[in-house]
Amino acid sequence: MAVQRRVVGEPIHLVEPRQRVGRLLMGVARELRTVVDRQVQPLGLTMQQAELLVWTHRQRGATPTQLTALLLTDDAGVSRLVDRLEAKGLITRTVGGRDRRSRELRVTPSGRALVTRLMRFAARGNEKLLVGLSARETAELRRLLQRVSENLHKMPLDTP
Amino acid sequence: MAVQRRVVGEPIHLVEPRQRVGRLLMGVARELRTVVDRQVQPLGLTMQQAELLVWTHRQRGATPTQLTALLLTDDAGVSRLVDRLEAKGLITRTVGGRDRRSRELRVTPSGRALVTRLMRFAARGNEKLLVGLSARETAELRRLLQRVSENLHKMPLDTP
DNA sequence: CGACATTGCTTGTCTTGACAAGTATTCTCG
DNA sequence: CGAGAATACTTGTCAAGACAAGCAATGTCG
Repeated sequence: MAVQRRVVGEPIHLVEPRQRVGRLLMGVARELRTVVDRQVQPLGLTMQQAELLVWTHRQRGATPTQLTALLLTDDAGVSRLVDRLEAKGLITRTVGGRDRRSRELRVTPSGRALVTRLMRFAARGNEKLLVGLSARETAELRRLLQRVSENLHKMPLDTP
Repeated sequence: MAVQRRVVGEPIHLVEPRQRVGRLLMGVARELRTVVDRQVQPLGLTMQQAELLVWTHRQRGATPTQLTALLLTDDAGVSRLVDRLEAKGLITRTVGGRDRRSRELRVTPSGRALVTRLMRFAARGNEKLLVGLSARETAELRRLLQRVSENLHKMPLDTP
């Protein structure tokens, strides 16, 4: 995850052609995270931090629990993500009004400045990801990925 | 990565239906790693460790550099992976015969016992991942993922 | 009401990615 | 041959993902 300095390019080795699908999937996801991390790095963010920031902006006063599902991580992960964004002064974390166990997250003014840039960037990035794929193919990719996801949820825990 | 105890189930929230493809991809990959980690955990391994072990077995005397491409991480990552497997007594690391900068990895007898189980498991796992997908769909998924991977490599580093 | 379970969040640990920087070898060329 | 480049690893740092354990606030029921 890092995302520190480094000039720019080369790593991210191409995914081997004959790989098993699972491995291919892992590889592409890793490449995606690396690319996104590099792109938001000049803003001082990581992919996950950017994601949390944008979601918090969209859903003002959201609680960590609500964001957990969106961020594809667990509550502990969100807790520490929030730590970092709070430390950077991009969001605030206050005790929930109704339920004092919960926390309400809000984007600060300086956070809001980043959100605008991020949203534009996200749209463009998603497009570039799908260059050369027709609408039908994009839909198909989504469907197949969802199917794999469902299969994963059904995987019995049999260890040989 | 973790893979410690924990009974079994529930987490791994289903991927939201209307997500952007990139997010969906990240989610499925994460779910996949988690499931595999859980399955090999009783063997005292993680997905990455299992992968390194199997590759080392297939390519006796392989060097970390050769495995780097296969493992979808960088040389530093492989170095530490090897550390762990060596500490567990599953592989050995010796100075390369021809090039003394390199290291030659070999599976130990106790490592070999695990490899057998892992290979059987891997085959079955890959199948289960693709339940409900025809051969055509699997090929299509592979093709689409490869296309996305190519697009990622072409992504210019434009930060808004 | 009050014991007990549940929920929301935090913190600690381990493993992994990505990157930087450093060491030991080997390679390349003038 | 020998200086400098390139290669193969190692080690250090930060961010994250998964899990366990713990605390405080809230809910549930008898």
